[in-house]
Amino acid sequence: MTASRPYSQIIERIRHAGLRPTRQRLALAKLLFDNGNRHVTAEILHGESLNHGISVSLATVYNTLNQFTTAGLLREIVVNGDRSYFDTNTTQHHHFYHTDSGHLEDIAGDDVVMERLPAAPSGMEIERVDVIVRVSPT
Amino acid sequence: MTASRPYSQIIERIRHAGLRPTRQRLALAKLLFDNGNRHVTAEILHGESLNHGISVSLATVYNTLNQFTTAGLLREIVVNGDRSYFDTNTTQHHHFYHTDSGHLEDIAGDDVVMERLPAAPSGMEIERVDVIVRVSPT
DNA sequence: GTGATTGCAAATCTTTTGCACTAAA
DNA sequence: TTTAGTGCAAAAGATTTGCAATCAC
Repeated sequence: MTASRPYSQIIERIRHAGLRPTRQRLALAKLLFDNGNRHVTAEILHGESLNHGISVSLATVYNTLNQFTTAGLLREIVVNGDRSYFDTNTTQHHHFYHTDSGHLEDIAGDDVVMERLPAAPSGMEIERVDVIVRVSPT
Repeated sequence: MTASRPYSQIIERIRHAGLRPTRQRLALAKLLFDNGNRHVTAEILHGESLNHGISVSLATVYNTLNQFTTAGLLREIVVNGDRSYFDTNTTQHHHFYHTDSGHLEDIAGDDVVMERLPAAPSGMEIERVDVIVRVSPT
């Protein structure tokens, strides 16, 4: 169990990202950031919201996830064309992807070490490196 | 310029994958495998087919790409939720992804070396490791 | 009040599917 | 022939968008 964060802190966080702390952004942020590191899809988050009695449309969930991602509060992860995952852990780290269940699992940042990385093509700079380890049941 | 492969070789390749060498599969295979390593989307391949006077429906292009992928002739790469890329290079290697243009570029297999890789979660085995280096203009 | 945000439904886009037709073996 | 493969249009999903209503400031 993660201790519940005071609302003021979440409000501050949203405001700091340049967004108005509206009722739904607050509620979604609370679900996202008050429960440790999470990997959610829009659909999952929408379902949770409804379960918590928070009335919010799926479109708003999508918009909010995108805004949070642009603001650097979330990180988008694409492992299969079907749907996008949003990761509340924005620090440098990688993932296991369970191909059977679609489940995503963090790999601690220093459990993957690159011995060599190629230079970016000329005129380009490296934005980020994603490592996805696809695993399936033995 | 890659030398054009004789048809017989392509036919054999398709047959070996357990698929009938139909007119459209042959034509698509020729476009795919006769031009070096390629990263194509269904849309791109469909467009090329039409340009070459090969009448084939987009649905068939999708079906064929999936069949080739299942048969191990292609490898699917997902870098962004918008569309899937299919890579004619099925050997172990990684990619640069140009986030501005959507362009994919191979990184030679041994230009990325993993110093450490975590063990797969228990009961799981590693299927494949994908490294995507996202780059953007400086 | 005023402009940002939301909700909803409709629109979009990619990919898959059902089924009658065609072609490979 | 017999069975797999194709084309088309329709279906299915995920995500985005337009616009009137609502809310934060």
